[in-house]
Amino acid sequence: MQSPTSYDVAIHAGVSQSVVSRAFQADSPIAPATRAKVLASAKVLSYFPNSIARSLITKRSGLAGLLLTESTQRDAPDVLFFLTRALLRQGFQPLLFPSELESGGGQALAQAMAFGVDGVVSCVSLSVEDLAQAQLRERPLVLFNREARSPSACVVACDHSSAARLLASRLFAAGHRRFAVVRGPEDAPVSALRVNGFLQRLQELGIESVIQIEGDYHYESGHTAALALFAGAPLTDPQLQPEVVFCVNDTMALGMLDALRFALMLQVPRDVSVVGFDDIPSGRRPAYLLTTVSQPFEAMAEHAARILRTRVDDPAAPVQAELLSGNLIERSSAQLLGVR
Amino acid sequence: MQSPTSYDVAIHAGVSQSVVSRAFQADSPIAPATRAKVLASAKVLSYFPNSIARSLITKRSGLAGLLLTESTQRDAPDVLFFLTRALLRQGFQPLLFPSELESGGGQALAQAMAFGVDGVVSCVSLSVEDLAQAQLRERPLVLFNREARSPSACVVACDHSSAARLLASRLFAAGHRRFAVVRGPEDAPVSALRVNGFLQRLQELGIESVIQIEGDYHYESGHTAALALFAGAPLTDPQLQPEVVFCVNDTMALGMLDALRFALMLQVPRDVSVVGFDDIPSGRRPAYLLTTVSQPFEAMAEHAARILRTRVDDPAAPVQAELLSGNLIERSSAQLLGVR
DNA sequence: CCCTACTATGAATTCGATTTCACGATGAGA
DNA sequence: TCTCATCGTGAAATCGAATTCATAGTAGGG
Repeated sequence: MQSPTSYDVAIHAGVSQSVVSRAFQADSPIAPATRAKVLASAKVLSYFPNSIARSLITKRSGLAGLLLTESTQRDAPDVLFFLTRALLRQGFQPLLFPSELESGGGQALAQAMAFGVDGVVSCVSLSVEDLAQAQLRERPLVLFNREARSPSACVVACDHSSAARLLASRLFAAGHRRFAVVRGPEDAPVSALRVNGFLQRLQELGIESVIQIEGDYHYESGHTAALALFAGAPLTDPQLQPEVVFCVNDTMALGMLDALRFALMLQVPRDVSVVGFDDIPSGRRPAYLLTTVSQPFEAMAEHAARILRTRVDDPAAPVQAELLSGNLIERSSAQLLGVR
Repeated sequence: MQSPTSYDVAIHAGVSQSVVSRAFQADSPIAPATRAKVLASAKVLSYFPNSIARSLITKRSGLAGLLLTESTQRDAPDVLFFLTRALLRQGFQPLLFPSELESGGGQALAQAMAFGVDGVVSCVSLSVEDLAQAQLRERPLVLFNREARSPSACVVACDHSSAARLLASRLFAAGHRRFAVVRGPEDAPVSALRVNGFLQRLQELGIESVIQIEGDYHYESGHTAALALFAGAPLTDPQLQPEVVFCVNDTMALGMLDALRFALMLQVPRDVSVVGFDDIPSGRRPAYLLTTVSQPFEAMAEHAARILRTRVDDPAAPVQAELLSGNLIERSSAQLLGVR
């Protein structure tokens, strides 16, 4: 049996198809009694307005495209959770467009457009041309934790750079002088922001040379970075060892911690301090107690969804960019001098 | 500027609108030269067929509804990751319907239908009436790790019960005799399966009395369960203490481990063994090394998506149910006698 | 009591593609 | 050379609901 149409309901209720349509919309000229009659018939036939047909004429699908990378999904599942919830609250049904690579955003965006989404939230970097495409289609787009390469793009992001600067300041104030940094992959969109903020602040404080190791955001690369930094060195010259290691994400920081404790038999933070960035759940547990920076994902998601709703309802609304600050979380893997 | 339509392209290319439509479909009667001409015009105008209009007439949206609970999203993000990937591979764009409660599935399902999804994968329990709704609409549905309350429903699930039985067997064989179980919430769909399988097997082995504590799946409740089981008791009568604790999910097992080690100062597994279920990433790390059962989510997701595709293409295809077995993972929080 | 104003309803059009059907052009076979 | 089949194309119907516009019916005001 096929789904019933508004026409079927009209016949059942003894009215015209137009009336059925009106019965399902608030603020439409229809007698309350008629509406009740229609809704009763609809219930009997278990009719529900076909949103595809509706979208065709209203040019509103109620869909929001959500562009994601594999790493967003796997390393920060909270982002997806909060974003879907926020979009839902704003009346959007989230349609997922995961791309394997960070670079696949353009195609995903085109697909989203083809599906008739009302707007897009992108956790994937997009080129200027991609952004132009969306604008051409008059589909609002909000970038989430990604760089706005065009002045007409809305952005909601964590202020990675400032948070990293603050982290540097506090660690310096806590007396640390020998720093090491475990970076993310070369093309990782936020790694550079965090590293540069951190190094820049250290430079301002008079610290010029900082050991840098390139990682790949994964647990293992934190582990190997630890070995690279400390293996053998304790025996030679302790003065060459860093006192603090800043891993640009928590996952690597955990790998670092485990390597320091279980492979190198060092005490944290007595022998060396470790700080991360992201505040992933495992870092909070007694086994790690990682000092880190938390990104306000929930608030960011709410902002992103709200901006999208605003611009979908009024395409002429001004472009908005919001930079939310991260929160330093002091636990026991490094001291930040009483910062909460 | 609005998106161009097939009619615009037709004018630009000097053909009829029908031809434009045909140019975008394989296996349609159109001269290669004409198709090329049309596609060229389409490129110039940056035209892309409107999938809403297409869906209206073809009655295929290319969308798959994905019903989720908050707990699926937060506690097992891998499920969402693998499911979206698998659906995508089968040519479905995943449309998310998160419901706050496990009971909100019916409404989510109705919404999904209204959005014109071609099929549904549900990680939420559904009542018989809900399932009937979907069947009435001729929309295939696959339940993921949830009980099929109707014989006409397709299911893909982990065989929780058998895995738990096996776990019980191995722990018994390893010499354990005093067991405790930390259950999930009363209405949790899989908790009962795991607990019952475990207890049933123990009973078969002659173990009648097992301490049971109700938890809520969260880390904290594992922690409090540990205190309830062990606080004070060591001083009174060690013989009354369990030798092994089976937590029905890993998150609680981690809470249990941390409480045992850091609050109760017990050695694991010397003083007590702990096993979990799920194989979450943090349990793999040196700080925990949790012995547990892993669910084959990736394979389950692939199966679910494949079944959905099959039934969307051929609604008359036979109902399928797949029960995949979980894998025992022996780490150091409990000995399973050399099981790998 | 009549005319006006407003309300509720139905007929018809619309959205943008797919698809059926009819037709003109072309090529092959007799 | 004529006929018939084939192929490509265009006109028109279709999907299911929203919306415009005209109209029948009702109520209120003079």
